[in-house]
Amino acid sequence: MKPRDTGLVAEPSAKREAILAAALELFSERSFAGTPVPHVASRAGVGAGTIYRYFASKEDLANAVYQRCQRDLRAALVSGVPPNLSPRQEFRWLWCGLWEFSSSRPRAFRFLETHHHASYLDAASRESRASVEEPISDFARRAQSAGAMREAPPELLLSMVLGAFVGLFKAADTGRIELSPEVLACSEEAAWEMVRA
Amino acid sequence: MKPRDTGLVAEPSAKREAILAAALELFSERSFAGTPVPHVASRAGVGAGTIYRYFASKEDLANAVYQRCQRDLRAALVSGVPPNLSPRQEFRWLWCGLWEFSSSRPRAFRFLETHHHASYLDAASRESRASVEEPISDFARRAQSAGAMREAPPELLLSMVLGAFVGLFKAADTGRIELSPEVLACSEEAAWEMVRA
Amino acid sequence: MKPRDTGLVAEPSAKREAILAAALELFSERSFAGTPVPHVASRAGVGAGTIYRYFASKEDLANAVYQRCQRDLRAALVSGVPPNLSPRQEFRWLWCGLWEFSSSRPRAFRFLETHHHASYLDAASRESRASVEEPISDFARRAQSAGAMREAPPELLLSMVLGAFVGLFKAADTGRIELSPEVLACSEEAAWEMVRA
Amino acid sequence: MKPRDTGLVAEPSAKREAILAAALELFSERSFAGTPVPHVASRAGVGAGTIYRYFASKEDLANAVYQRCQRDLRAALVSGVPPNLSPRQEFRWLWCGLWEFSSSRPRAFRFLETHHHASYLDAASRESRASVEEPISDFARRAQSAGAMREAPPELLLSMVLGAFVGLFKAADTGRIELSPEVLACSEEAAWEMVRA
DNA sequence: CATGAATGAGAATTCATTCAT
DNA sequence: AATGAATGAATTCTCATTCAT
Repeated sequence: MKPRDTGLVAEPSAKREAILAAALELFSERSFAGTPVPHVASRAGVGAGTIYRYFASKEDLANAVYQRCQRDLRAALVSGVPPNLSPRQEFRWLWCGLWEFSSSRPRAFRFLETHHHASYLDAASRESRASVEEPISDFARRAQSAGAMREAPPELLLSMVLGAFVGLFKAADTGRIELSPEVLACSEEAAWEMVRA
Repeated sequence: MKPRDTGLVAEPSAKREAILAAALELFSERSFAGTPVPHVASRAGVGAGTIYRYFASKEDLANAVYQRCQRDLRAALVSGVPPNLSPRQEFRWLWCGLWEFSSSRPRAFRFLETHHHASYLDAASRESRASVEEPISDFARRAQSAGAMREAPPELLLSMVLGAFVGLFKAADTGRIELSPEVLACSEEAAWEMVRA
Repeated sequence: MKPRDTGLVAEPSAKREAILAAALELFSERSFAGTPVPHVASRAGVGAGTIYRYFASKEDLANAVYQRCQRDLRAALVSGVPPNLSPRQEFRWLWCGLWEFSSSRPRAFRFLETHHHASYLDAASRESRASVEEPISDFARRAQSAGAMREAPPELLLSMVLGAFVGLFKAADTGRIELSPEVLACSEEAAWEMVRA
Repeated sequence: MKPRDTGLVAEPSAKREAILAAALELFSERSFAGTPVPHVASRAGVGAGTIYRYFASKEDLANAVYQRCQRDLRAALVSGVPPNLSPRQEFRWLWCGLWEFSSSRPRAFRFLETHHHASYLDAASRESRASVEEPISDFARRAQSAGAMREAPPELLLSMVLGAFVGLFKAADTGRIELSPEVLACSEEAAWEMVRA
């Protein structure tokens, strides 16, 4: 089609992006094993064979989707975080980051949530996950040593906070509650109460 | 033709039970679509065709597993609840019920957690889910009108509490935290802080 | 059930008869390969295993059905034929025999009609078929040498006459024509016109 | 992407044709239920999965075969029929049409003959059958009102004539008679005698 | 590069037959 | 003798992947 690439930056292949987007959509809705590759292809508007020009296998595609989602989630959580926040403020920043990411990209959030234990995840995917958890763990340790967070294993507090957020997201995702600024404020406050000293 | 029934209650077919157990194990580990029926059969120690003597289809089997797990979870939460508990005590009862169920039957808990949105769930399965959520919602309404629980949509509080528990469970399930009486007490206390008035 | 057989004649096993009847019914309606053996069993009101006490295999059962039908058809055509009939009268006798048999036992007639070329028919079945065709061929030869039948290969005339009857039967079987004494008389007359000298 | 279309008409997929031909062959020999799809595939020289690119199911394939055969039979009977034929001539034309079709495509004729009552035939197949019977019925009515055909329900006469032809065909098909111009002439003459006034 | 027809291994399901009771 | 639960081979159909165009 395009005879030569005149752009200055390596254009990240619109087709590749379309495939990733289609895969995210379908994997998050119908699960990995429940989604045929040709289905992904037609949703992406490409030929079935084209997928294999960009990804070595279906599993490879799923790993790429996973890593992409984790990367974006990490960006939503840590990019642009203002300096010198108090633990309380940092907590709010975190919660709002989750809120924004899961609101603007619900499929990505659901995909991450449902595929953490997928058997096909490779080392790079596990690393991408760690790169999201790391800054959160850092925060927990800092907050705790600053005496702002309850005395308890930080992993415990973290898993409960994140779990609470996931519970909130799923309730919203299935229409049981409405996401509004009030709900955001209220949930954030409640979550903080759970962990504060 | 069994010559005489030696039990008091009609014995619920050991083979059917084995199939349900094997299906729970595999579905919770490898997902529904990712588990071939013959795998379930061999894990259950029966022939592949035998599964279809007890369940009309793979989906039917999954629904049976789901309903069985929900039934047991409900029993763990509501059976034997002492009368005249305070909201605080009732909350603890609930949390301990979740703890006990998810500790003693981690696969059942994981299966429920990961298959709530499965497309193959039928009306009976959705009902079985409602029968678990109902008593919990009842509690939330009572606690709130008794002024013991924070002013907020009960659905919101509930989803966060249950989410927090799921987060805890998953952290334990993947070995990130150790389940001990201290963790139980601490987590229960933290969860209550999240919702109390 | 019945503690002892007090009858004088070897009672031809009611179960065997029920199985043969059920098999005839189903094979004639849904074809041999399209009929599961357990379906035959339940239609016959016996256990699936019971069939194998009377017949070595599904194919064996089909052969038994076939031979039984041929035997009955032969009886309908040749038993009690009055002596010293003219060719014209003998032809009428034949036609009426077909009429009676196919009216009273339409399934048997249809089964024979549709399973003549079945691959599972064994030698005995082929013999049973010959024992039906033989007396008809005999008639044809006699009628022809008596100058009553058209000069043509007897096989040709016979196949057309029988074919005409089958066509008539199928039209009645599918409700396209009504079987009445008039239709019997008319069709017999027409068929005779086809072959008479 | 075929670079250029060398034929005048869109070539009707050689593979689809091969599948139809193989299915006709096997269904007519071993029955529908008695023929595994992979047999059809290997007879057609294609992979098993390929069949499902062209036909939605085995039943769909059988319907396509049926409709194709009916279409061809209809063409053999009604295309190019000269104008202003007498009933006698028209009858001969019909008989010769049957003769030609069944001689040149014996499997198609046998398939139609044996699958008329198949449970899987859909509306289109039933329509295709009607489109063959219609012109024949038309002829019968015309011939009868012209006083050339015996007074009797036209359905009756028709079913007997076609039945006679089928009888003839089957006798030839199983080698009991030889198809020769003499047999054609003789049988046509005999069949006419059956129905003429 | 892109395609989508083709494939065959593998999935769900059925069924002829066996066998413990 | 009779049963029907159990089985696994066979059947229909799907789908990840390839490859000729």
